Amino acid sequence: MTGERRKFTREGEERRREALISATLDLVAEGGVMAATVRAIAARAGVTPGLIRHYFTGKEDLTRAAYRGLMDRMTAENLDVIRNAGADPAARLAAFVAASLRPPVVHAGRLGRWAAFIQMVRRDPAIREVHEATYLNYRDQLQGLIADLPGSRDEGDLRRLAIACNGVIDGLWLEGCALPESFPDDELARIGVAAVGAILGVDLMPHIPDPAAESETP
Amino acid sequence: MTGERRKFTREGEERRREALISATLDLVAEGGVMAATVRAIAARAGVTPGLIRHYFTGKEDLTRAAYRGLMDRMTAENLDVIRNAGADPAARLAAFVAASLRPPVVHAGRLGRWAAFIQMVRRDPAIREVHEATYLNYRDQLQGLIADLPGSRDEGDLRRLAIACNGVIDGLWLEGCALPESFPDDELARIGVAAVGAILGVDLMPHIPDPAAESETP
DNA sequence: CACCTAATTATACACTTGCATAATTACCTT
DNA sequence: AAGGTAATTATGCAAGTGTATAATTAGGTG
Repeated sequence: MTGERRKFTREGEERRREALISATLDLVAEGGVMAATVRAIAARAGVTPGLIRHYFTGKEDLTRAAYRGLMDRMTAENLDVIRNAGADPAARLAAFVAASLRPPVVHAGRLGRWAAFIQMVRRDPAIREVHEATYLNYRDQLQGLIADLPGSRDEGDLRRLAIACNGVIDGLWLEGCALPESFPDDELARIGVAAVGAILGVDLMPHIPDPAAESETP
Repeated sequence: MTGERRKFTREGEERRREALISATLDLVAEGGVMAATVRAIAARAGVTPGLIRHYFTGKEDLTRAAYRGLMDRMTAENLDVIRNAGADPAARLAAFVAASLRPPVVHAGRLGRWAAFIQMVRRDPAIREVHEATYLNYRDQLQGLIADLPGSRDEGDLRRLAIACNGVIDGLWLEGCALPESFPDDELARIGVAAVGAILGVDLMPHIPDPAAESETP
């Protein structure tokens, strides 16, 4: 029973990269940066650690790629929500807000992942750029939805309103992820939609979509 | 020139504990959990690593103590803000909101520290308890200020309004810490006070305090 | 089928981490 | 001033980290 070398199959480059990235994101979500060691990542991806350095310059490179992939996926999901919403501006906005304040977006693992990456944002300029771009994109989406509402607002007001609404959403998302059992039913979404409506001077509550509609990956 | 043993003085237990805790908090704020190694902490506290295990069971114990200390300090600061505010309910609320959305509370290092500790909150039940207590205390303070406003609101509404306002504050705090240069002057506080006022149906803007008032430690 | 290339694994290394233990020495007591 | 005690330092260690490099072998090509 001496050393038996492990059998393997040659997968496509893209699949291996994605497997490694996905493993990284999962591990970070579960146990923070601490848990995402090269060995753990490789094991989760069904591979040996050496392969990481075959597809990436090093661990830092992999982490960067993972963050970029995550951000791309998130903005794509947001776009999907807007696309699948109806035509009425108020309903579209309500759907956008509600989607950000319900599972699977509200999810303890997502908060952990977000918290873990925030550290990198400060140190790594490349990451910081991705972060800012994603954040501003989200805010712009929101600002667009607000601009489509009936009534006219000047550009400066529009920006400030978008910042405020974005704040409510982010803050409530945070609280929902950190203390999930504190907000039964769909309370978080209802509070968020009501608050955004109040800030904008529009009653959005009649337009809040049914909770049991869509679902995405955690 | 052989090994010269380092000179030292015997400080009080309380001072040493505080020095170690303070060093831990600073390092976590600067470089995340990663940077807060026993050696770095000891060096920052002007001490050798072994002392950590003399005053604490281990690194985890020190980290827990640091988190508890931080949370205590934060709630104390919040209480100070309320104490130093005037008598008018609207002005008190405006002061409370504004204080949370200005330096030194809005500070990149604080976000990093918060993010670093959030991970622990999920894994360590003791830490989680402290976290929830602090969070609920903050929200209760807020709810009390809201309840003091003119007009009557039932208990359920009060709770929901406090959650929403807390969300705005948290979310804007987050954005302000992450992208400091995006909000010149006192814009963040102004947006926050306006949004909270809108949610509550009260115009708080006339009561927003002058930015150049107080200052605290980062 | 043999061969060649590159995807994959295996091994080794230098470094860091937290912790345990032993050796010192500053300061209090008498 | 002497002595004792506990606060503090010094040293060592096992485990885990990322990375470099060499050894294999899967799978396409002639």
